[in-house]
Formats: sequence, structure tokens, C-alpha cells
Amino acid sequence: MVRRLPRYYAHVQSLRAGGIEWISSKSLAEHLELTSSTVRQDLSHLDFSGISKRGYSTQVMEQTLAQLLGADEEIRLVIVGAGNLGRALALHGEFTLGGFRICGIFDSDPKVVGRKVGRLEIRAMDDLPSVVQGERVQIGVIAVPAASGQEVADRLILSGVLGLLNLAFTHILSPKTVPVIDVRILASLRELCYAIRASGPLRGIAAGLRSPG
Amino acid sequence: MVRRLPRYYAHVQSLRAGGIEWISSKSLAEHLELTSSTVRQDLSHLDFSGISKRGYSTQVMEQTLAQLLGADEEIRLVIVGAGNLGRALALHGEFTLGGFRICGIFDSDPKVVGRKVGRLEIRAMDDLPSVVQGERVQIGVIAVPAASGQEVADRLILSGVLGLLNLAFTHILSPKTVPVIDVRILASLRELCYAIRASGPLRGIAAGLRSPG
DNA sequence: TAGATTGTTAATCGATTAACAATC
DNA sequence: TAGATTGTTAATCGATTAACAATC
Repeated sequence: MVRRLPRYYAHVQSLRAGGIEWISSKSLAEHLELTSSTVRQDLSHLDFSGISKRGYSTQVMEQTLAQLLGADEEIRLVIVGAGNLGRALALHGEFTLGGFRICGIFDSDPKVVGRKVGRLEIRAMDDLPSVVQGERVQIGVIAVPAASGQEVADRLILSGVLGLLNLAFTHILSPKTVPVIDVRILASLRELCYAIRASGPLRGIAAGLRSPG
Repeated sequence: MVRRLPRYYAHVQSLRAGGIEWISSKSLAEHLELTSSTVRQDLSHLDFSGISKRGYSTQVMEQTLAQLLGADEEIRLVIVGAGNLGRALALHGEFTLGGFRICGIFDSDPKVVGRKVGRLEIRAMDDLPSVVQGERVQIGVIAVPAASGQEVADRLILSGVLGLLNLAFTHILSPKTVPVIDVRILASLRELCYAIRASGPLRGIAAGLRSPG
């Protein structure tokens, strides 16, 4: 259920942007490929109510979800790893739009320390605790090779971040008090390969010929 | 269950690299934070068997999973969107290591078409069908702003890709024959904010003071 | 009012876990 | 042999869906 909240939020944001004031569980379900029952069940746990015959107020719904998902305040994060992925995240505009502030980008390689990534300068790992504590950074983003993922996680936790976003191609172990969410880029690609094979490995080999099953 | 297969695969790869020949469901479970029951259940569906008292052969297990996940052959993909994220993916070495080949990077902005991203030249969207069909590209990677995600998906599907990896910050609708896997970067960050709040919003505000609950 | 839509209860479904006989 | 570990069945758990009375 928690995994769906960001999707409701994103959708209701775009509805509001389009000037729509009310939305039914049925319509929500159609756009997000859920059942209306699931939508109602999910939203009934939240601290607001819909209205019979009209549906849910997009304004109240957006506000409620924003609060729940931390989108009503600035969330500070640091990125560890100034490789292609780390730099891309640091430069990605949609994070800033989404209410996140990147407080620092770090790398263990002395050769890249000091270089600029947008407005930020890449810093040494030794600076991590002071930045995290000084700016009360909540989230550490792990964007390093698989082999150093766990070590970076440990250092972030020790520095005092409250949660980890893991983009490294490895699983991270952390104490229960520090939640970790995996962004499974490589794993998702493999999952996709599996899904493609499962849905019929022969389909589409003659690309372009769509129908004649 | 499918979501765990890439994790088994990654883990058994690193075991093999470390020279380990046998692994038990118990040990696998510990490293991946599962129960041994789940591991045995999952692996029992695969086309190979463990051996009592020894466990699973890492060699056979790696091979079986590689085949299932398409890691035994080269998988061709195209990236649409040559922004920070798209370029980072194109340049990311771990994909090549993982057996993926990037056959092209595309962008709708004429100003960036022609620029180089590593060995690749950014191409116009009009070239998409010929590349996908010419090189029998299986996967389309969507790395564009949320607003154009669906349109790009439609064009990729029409070009003949068999599956989509969606990095755009929006949900993609596709026919059932074309699987989509979402890489939820922004949604994961929001989920993480939710998890941090749920696990006690006051904990750690005085960063560094770990224990005194 | 009539009808659409919520909130909620109960039923279904699937996934996880426990347990244990088989076996190496 | 004794003991560790698999494969599988059955039990549990949680999440999804169906159904429907309440209500605007």
C-alpha cells in the first residue's frame, strides 16, 4: 500500500495542475491500473474523507499526501558517488522541483574531489559526518559501485542519516531503525528480460510484424 | 518471487567470484534478508535441484538464473532521452558488464541531436524505428520528463521493442503484450520519507546521538 | 427523489512461513 | 551412522477484491 502512495500523489498533483477539483476512486483506479476497491481501501486509511457522489477533493488529497510523504517541507539529502549516476542525480531538475535539496556530493577518489557538479563541489568522504550533522541531512543516496555499497551505507548511517536510497547494484543491510529503499535499475532490467521471455520468446522476432500470433 | 530472482543471481555471481561452490538456503536467506523457507520455495520452481546436506551448486544456480534472466546472451536496448539520467545510463559501465548493449540514444531536441555520449551519437526520434528493427532491439529505456513519458512509450512500442524500462517520473500504460518495469527513483525517495516519519520523526534530530530512544 | 460513490465488512486470493519426511 | 539440508505440504498471514449498506 505504501508503494502506491507516491503514485496517488503524483497523479493528484497533475490533476490539480489541470484544474480538476474532484476525482472518483473509479477514475483514479483506471489511470493507475488498480481496482476502485483498492483505491478506496488505501485512501480510507488516510486522514481525510471522500464525499459520496463527488469523490475525493484533489486539493485535500494532495495536501494530505504531501504531508505524509514529506513533500510539504524541504528534504535534505547527500549523494555518495560522483560517477555518472551520482552526477546525473545531482543535476536532475525534477528533484529540486519535488522539494528535495541536495546538500552535498561525495566521492572517495581524490582525483575527482574538488571538481564541480553544477553548483556543488565534490567533497571527500571525511567531510560526510560534518555535512550530515551540520545541515541535518535526512537521506543518504548511495550511487557507488556494488562492491563499496555496504561500506558507504555504514558510513552514511554512522554520519547520522535517517534513511538510505540505494542505487548501487547490491543489497544493503542496515539496522531496523534506518530504512533502506532499493532503486533496482539493473535488477529491473533483468526482471524485464524475464517478463519478455515469459510473455513469449518468439513474438516480435520479425520486428514490425505485430499481430499474426 | 520474480522480483527476487535478480537478487539471487547477483548474490550467487559474487559467491562464484569468491570461489564458493556450494550455498545453503539458510545462508542465502541471511544475506538477502529472507527466510530459508522462501528461498527453498523459490528455487524449487527453477529447473535445477539442490542436494541434501550440501545445498545448491553455485555454478548450476548461476547458470540456471542467467538463462532465465537473459544474462546468457547480449540484450540490446535503446535509451530515449539524452538528459542527465539518459546520458548517465549510456555511460554506466555496469550495464555493459551485465551483458547489455546500448544500441542508441535518442532525443527530441534538435539542439542535442548529433552530440556525442561516449561512443554513441545522439539521434533524432525519427531514427528510432529503423534502429530498433535493424538491430532487433528488445528493450526501450524511457529517460524523459514525466510529461512526455507516455508518448515516448507509445513510439517505442510502435517501433517494435518487446519491453520498457521506465525511468520517467510517471506511470506508463502499455498493452499487456509489452511489459513495463518502473524504476521508481522519485517515488522511492517519497516512500523513504514516509518510512522515516513512520519509524519515529523525532529520532535522530540531534544527529549523532544514536541510542537514548 | 434517484443514482452515483463512498467506507467498510467479509470473502478470496496469493504469498510467506512453519514443519517435517526424505535423503545425502 | 547421525545430522544437516532439501523439497513439499499444510498453515498462516496479509493484501486484494467483491459486495453492499450508508449517504450525499
